[in-house]
Amino acid sequence: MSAVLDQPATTDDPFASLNAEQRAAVEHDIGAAVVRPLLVVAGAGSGKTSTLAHRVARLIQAGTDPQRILLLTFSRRAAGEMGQRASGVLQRLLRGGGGGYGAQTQVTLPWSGTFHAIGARLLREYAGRIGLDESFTIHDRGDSEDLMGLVRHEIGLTQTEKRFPLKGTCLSIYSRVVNSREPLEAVLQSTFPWCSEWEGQLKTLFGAYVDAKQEQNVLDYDDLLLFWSEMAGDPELGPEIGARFDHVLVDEYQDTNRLQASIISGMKPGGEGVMVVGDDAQSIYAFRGATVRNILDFPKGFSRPAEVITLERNYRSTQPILDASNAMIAGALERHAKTLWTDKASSIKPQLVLIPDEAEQARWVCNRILEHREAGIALTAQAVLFRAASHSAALELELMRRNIPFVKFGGLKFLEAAHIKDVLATLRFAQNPNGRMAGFRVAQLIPGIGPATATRLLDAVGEAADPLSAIEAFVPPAKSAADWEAFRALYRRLRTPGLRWPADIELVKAWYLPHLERMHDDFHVRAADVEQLAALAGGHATRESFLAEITLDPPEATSDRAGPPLLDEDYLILSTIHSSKGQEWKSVHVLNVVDGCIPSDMSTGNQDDIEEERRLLYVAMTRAREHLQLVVPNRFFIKQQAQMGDRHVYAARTRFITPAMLKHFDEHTWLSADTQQVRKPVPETVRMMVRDRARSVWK
DNA sequence: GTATAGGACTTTTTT
DNA sequence: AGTCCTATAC
Repeated sequence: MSAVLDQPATTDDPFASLNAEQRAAVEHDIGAAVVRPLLVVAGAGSGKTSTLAHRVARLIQAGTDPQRILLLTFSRRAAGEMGQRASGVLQRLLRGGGGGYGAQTQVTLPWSGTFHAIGARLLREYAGRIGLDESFTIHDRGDSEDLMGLVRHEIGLTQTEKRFPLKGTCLSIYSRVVNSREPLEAVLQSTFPWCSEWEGQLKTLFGAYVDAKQEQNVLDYDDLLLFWSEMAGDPELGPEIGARFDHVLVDEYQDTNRLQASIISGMKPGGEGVMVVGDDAQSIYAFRGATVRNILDFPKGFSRPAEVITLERNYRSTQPILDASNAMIAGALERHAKTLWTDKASSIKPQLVLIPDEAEQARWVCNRILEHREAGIALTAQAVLFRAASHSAALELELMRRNIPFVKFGGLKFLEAAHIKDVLATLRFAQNPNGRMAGFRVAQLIPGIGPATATRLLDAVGEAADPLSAIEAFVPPAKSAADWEAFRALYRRLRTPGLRWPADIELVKAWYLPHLERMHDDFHVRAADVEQLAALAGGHATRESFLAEITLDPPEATSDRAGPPLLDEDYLILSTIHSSKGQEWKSVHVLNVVDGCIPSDMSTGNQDDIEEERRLLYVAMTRAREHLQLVVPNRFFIKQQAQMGDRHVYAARTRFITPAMLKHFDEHTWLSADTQQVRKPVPETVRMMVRDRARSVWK
């Protein structure tokens, strides 16, 4: 929610609240015969979302059909918000008598969504013309990894003298090559140097992986962009698709990769009607191929020259918070220079709090959050941000102990749970019998059927002209006969034409729950998740759209108390910094602001990685409106090596906050009463032995 | 062929 | 703490 709309409107003209730069962006080439490409460099909190929403409203007011606006956002949440806010602007216009676009005020933008979601839609629509079977299913990250693992095994890369990279690593490399459009060799050298020796084998593997996807009529995330890009680059299809849209608006452009840029330029080689918005200082997705070069090079990317507008006025944070953030990001090597300013003065500096360890950090943060709430800041106006999802573990325990409700964004995903994958795989197998990963998983749910029998089944399905009859004809091992029969009956019904979604999911549930009970002790917890999935299913029109949308747009919040009634409650937000993008809170805590967490130990390999970590901290700091607390635990625990037990590391304040910047912070140290009295310094080795002994009692 | 037990190894962020 | 892989018993 940007402050632009919070300002009291002096008139009913919603555009009156815009500042000069925002207005220039909104009015850019309105009424001109050709709309030139436009880059809006929008600093953190500069009213970027609001500007885009006003632009959309202005375009519609000026007569553009909403159907002819393509709005590419980073998440569906962002897409929904944009539509809503554009509607709000239009309603105010109507009240103010500034109509002229008809009586319609509720705008729905049918073509707004993520690159991946829009890609999936277009590919489904154009499938016939690009040699694709329109019933394709989409692999999520897990499916893609599993397929990569399977292919890796099939071509004999498991049995190598030295260990071949794991399937997840292979997929990362593959994905990086596709998204960055760089040769494999370059990607290996820059990002995966320890895999360089396998270049030849990786090439073979990736070739086989692509073949496997095509045989099975499945697409992975990268294909959605890659195929779209291919279409956009085709001399006939590219212009045809481009001509469907008068305006192409892209949000968070700093986090797009070269493949995505090629989609835009393929559809609009001259850049007509292309408007992108972003902030190079907030680019934090290089690990998946995003490049700051997209935004830095945008002005020269089209045959027509682009206009550039910079938004530097910040409506979100107080001046002390901006001072600290500006000072921190000023250390960055390459950036589009800009300095945010605001007229929100405040005497409250950001806090830099030194704390003995993570447990104390959790307590201090809880105390502080409750203090804030006492002072009238609702929990939903407060957030705790961290670099990695696991960093909030100690805090979550403390929050539960104190009955402070919270919702966590990022990290563990619903879709990664085995039982959810089972149900989705069953539905996917019904949707696309050639999808082997789904079939492979489902078949092995049946007792007595393992990898070998499952492979035999899928081979039979793959070779048969009619997959359904191959399944009917399949003879399983004798001991599996009864369970197989039950599955066959289910499959038959799922393939029956005229079955009305979401009836499918009820059928699958009835078949699956007994298996779930057989396989897992914590049946009830898992069954509840399945119920939740079933509830989600009701919100979608068809099986196909449900499957596509759940993989492209999985539920992102996880919480023990998650559920529908949440909306009325007051709850705290916990989020990875990545998932906090585009949001803001009155008070923000950032955990583990130490070297090793920010920058992450994993990302200190080269200068580019470190620079990205700096921007990550910048994103975290600029989420705050009034109160910003950076917490620096003196040591934190690493729970990894089983042999050594948990080990702790003494950590120093992050390198991004240099001594010269300390003047922008209120620095203080906190020791709880407990710490001072109870915690005597004990040599670490002794503590570890005690823990080991305690453990050995149960061995 | 399938199910299970034990050993080696791992690192994060997400469409 | 969890995944991946191999070895072994049914």
